[in-house]
Amino acid sequence: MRALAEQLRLAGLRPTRQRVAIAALLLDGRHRHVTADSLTEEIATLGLQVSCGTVYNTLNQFTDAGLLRRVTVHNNYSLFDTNTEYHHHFYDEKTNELVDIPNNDVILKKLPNPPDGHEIKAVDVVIHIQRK
Amino acid sequence: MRALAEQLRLAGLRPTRQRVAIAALLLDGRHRHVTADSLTEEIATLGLQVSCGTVYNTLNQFTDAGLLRRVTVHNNYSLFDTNTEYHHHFYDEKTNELVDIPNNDVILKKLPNPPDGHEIKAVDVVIHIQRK
DNA sequence: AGGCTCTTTAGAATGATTTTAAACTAGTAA
DNA sequence: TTACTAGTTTAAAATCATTCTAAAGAGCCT
Repeated sequence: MRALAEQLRLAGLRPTRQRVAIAALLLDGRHRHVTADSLTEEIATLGLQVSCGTVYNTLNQFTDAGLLRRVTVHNNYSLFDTNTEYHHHFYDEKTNELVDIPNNDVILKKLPNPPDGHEIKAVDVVIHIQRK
Repeated sequence: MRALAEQLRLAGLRPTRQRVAIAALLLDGRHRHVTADSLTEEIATLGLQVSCGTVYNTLNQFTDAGLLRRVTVHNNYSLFDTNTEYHHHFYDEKTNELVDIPNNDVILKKLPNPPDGHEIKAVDVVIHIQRK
């Protein structure tokens, strides 16, 4: 808990009860994908008290601080990945399943040259899959 | 117009006045990106009558029929690309600018093996850029 | 403890999109 | 032409994830 508080402080976030609780769930080293909704439900199940708005705020703050990564696969709702390392995703629209693509599966041959006056900030690759 | 009606019929869509009007705007061979909102505005400017709901329905139907391609870059609203050929995108979050990446800029080295029992359906690559 | 700022909260507001049920129309057959 | 039927369009209401609001609460420094 002390370490979590320190990690939040380093990220420029005051370690409030709510943020520490969410950090304990999401920043434990496990790689998983959550939505604001799934996280809210998980928090409720554990008997913790964090309001809906704070869940959204915290997910956004963690993402801005680089503690989480936002994954855009559709525009129904946001997905957050606890794995912030460079990697890509498989996504099954039917089941809404999101799976990390192993990092050693090198995918990109080269990056294209960005338009004049621009630089590349991030690369998102989503490979849509479906059950055979 | 006759040709458009025929194209819609081939796609399994009855060529109604509204669909033909939208097809005339989007399926003329030009490559561009539209939103439901920008298309609605364009229709209004031209003095055409198509309801908001029909614009949404038509964009979805055209996409399902393979006449348009949906591009997911964020989850604020949907973008549709009149270029349905395999290609990727540059996206600037700041300006909301979406630019096609020239097709001859080959990006992918190889596709990763999809999870067991699954096959690859589509590959979305979005390269986020920002002004230097 | 006091005090200042940042946070949290419940609830309202937003905004893109979908749904609804009734009115309309394309296509077909008489 | 006329009539019919299934598919479409419509305006308006509903939905739903997310953000905003203003008031109450909680870190943290002195």
